[in-house]
Amino acid sequence: MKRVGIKDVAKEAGVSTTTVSYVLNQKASETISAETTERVMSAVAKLNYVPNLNARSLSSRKTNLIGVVIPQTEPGKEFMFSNPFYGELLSSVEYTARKHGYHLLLSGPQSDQSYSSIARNRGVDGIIIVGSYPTHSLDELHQLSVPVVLVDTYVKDPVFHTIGIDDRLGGQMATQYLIRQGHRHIAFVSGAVSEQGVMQKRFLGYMDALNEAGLPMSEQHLYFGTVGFDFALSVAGEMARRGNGETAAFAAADILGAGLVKGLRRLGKRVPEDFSIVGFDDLDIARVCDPSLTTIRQDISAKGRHAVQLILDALEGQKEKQERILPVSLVLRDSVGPVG
Amino acid sequence: MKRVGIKDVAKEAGVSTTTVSYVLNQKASETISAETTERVMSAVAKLNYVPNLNARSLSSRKTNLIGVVIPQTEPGKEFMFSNPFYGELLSSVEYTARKHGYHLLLSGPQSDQSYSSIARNRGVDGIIIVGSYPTHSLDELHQLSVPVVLVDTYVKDPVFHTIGIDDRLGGQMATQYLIRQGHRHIAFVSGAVSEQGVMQKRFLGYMDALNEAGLPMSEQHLYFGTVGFDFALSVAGEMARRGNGETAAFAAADILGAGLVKGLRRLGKRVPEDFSIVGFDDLDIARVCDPSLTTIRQDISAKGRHAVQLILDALEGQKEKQERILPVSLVLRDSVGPVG
DNA sequence: TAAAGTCACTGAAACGGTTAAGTGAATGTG
DNA sequence: CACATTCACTTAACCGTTTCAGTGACTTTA
Repeated sequence: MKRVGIKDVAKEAGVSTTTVSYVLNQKASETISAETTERVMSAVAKLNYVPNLNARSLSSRKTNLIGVVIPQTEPGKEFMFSNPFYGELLSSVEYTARKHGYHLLLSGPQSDQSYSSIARNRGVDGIIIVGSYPTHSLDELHQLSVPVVLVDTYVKDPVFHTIGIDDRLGGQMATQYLIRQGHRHIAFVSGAVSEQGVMQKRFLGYMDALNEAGLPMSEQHLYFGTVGFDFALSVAGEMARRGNGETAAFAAADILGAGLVKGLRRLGKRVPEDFSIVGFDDLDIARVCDPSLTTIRQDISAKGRHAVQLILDALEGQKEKQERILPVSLVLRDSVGPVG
Repeated sequence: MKRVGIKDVAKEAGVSTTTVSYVLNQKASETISAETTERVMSAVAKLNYVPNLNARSLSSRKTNLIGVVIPQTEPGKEFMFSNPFYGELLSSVEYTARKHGYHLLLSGPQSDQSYSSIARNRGVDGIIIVGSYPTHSLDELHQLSVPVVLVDTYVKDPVFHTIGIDDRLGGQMATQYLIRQGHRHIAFVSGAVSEQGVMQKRFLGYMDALNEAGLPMSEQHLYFGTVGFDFALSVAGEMARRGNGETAAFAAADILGAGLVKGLRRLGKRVPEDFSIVGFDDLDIARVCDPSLTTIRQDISAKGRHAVQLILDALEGQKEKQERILPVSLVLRDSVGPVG
């Protein structure tokens, strides 16, 4: 029951391991005769040989592995992604990678606070980092000789490939739409706004819309917390407490919008008659929500596809850093109405 | 800018690579002097050495990799898990694995219809298979010498470790509760019911409850489709069309319950006044739903933890196959009322 | 017909580690 | 003092591939 290796195949076929290797790597057509190729292939089939990718990587210094780093979304929580967004993204990344012969090495936050350790010790061919993660520095990634793609992360220098959406425009569109419906006091509800994160851009978009309409921005309208249902639920109460007379909110994530709807309803407010809400992402949750959430749609699986494609391009020699921004669109549903 | 290897460290510290290897693998305390250990460690630090896990695996035949196979949930769809359930599970698996020094090799459905290829060619130390996947045969996994854990998959022979929940009891509890509220015509809504899957067990639980209450089971009350919001939406219409007078439904997944609520509301029915619904899973979506979904709760992250633990136990010599069943509980919310 | 090419392979050195089996010096034993 | 141990390392084989640099047998070429 010993593992069958290339040597066994070679012996079976009566050739050298080199020949077997050539046949297996399609270099055969150039240099190996059809007859020998045939003989090797049947030996492979007979012995049910499967190459050891580990050994292959060692000698060819190519692992066909893409590291995917998904940082914790909620600090303090041990789990990284309860948000369905990640499942969908990962799903698309996995599918695209597999189609191109790559496997995924999934990793959460490294305990050594380092993005690059997986790359260095597993020798992945490329790294996809989803979302920024303030406690980890991106600097060390520069020295790495593997391509790095940052998803949903804003960095100043174009030292990495990046793929994201137009978060700022999305924020602006959401807010503009509320303004067009006559709302003047619009809350902004989001998770933590960090330097490199998407929330900040959405926030900037919110401000853009306010400014362009000549509306004042008040800190009183800002609700920052965590991207979760419970936080949003509590925001409803907080709004009542503050009493700033908001008639609408832009929730920078659908789950927040959904929580807000629920929280407001508990307080006896009707959506959209008494209060309007626009979400962000267009997850299933937006349609489950009642009333369904008007939201900014993004194409999550396209994001995943592009992330992988950027790695592949880089691996094929594409040198200059790419920065791709996918479009967003406003999806009209039932959570927004004209100001009462 | 050459990669620094164990040889470089050895040279720097003035010892053999064996010594370095011993120091790095904690075998040091036994046989290597404190002074040498110290010297090696500082060489490691100075050169910023990181071991190549790939090479390590090759010679030690231990990869510290756990393969996670997440089959497509919806055949025909290219993506494997839009369902938030998977994200949460994966999250927990990743966290637990990482805590024990393992990385995750994530894989969707293999094109060669084989579960074992990742194991064979990447040499993973263990495999976690989530959900059954009818087109793939489990048989080949027997021959594999690595531990296999089946999550949410029912197999007759105890040839693999399994971890799941009491799906049948869950289905029964959900249905019993509806019966206690006076419902007599209860629909069953689910995805495809396959031999090894969880849906079949939930269905059996539904029947158990019906039988024990002396209620007849009618095929007319059964709605099978895909586990998705849109299918559930359509079920509402189908119910009206069939006109079998159901006053309640057990939806074998929260997303189905949520879709049903939405679909019924569109048809002008009120939940729970006109129609009661019980879901399954207790995802966020159950709380987003309005009215919030009464549902059967399962502990998804516990499932993930156990899956990894079973692999680790097996790796430590635990021979006999384990079968763990986690408990479920009924969570009362607002989608069920007494029959009108 | 001798030199120069092809053709169809093969030998052996990597790749970066682990580990079984030494080895020489210092210490312990009778 | 001769011998057996222990201590602290080292030598070298090996893990399963890839790949560079041959190699011998046939063809061309001039």
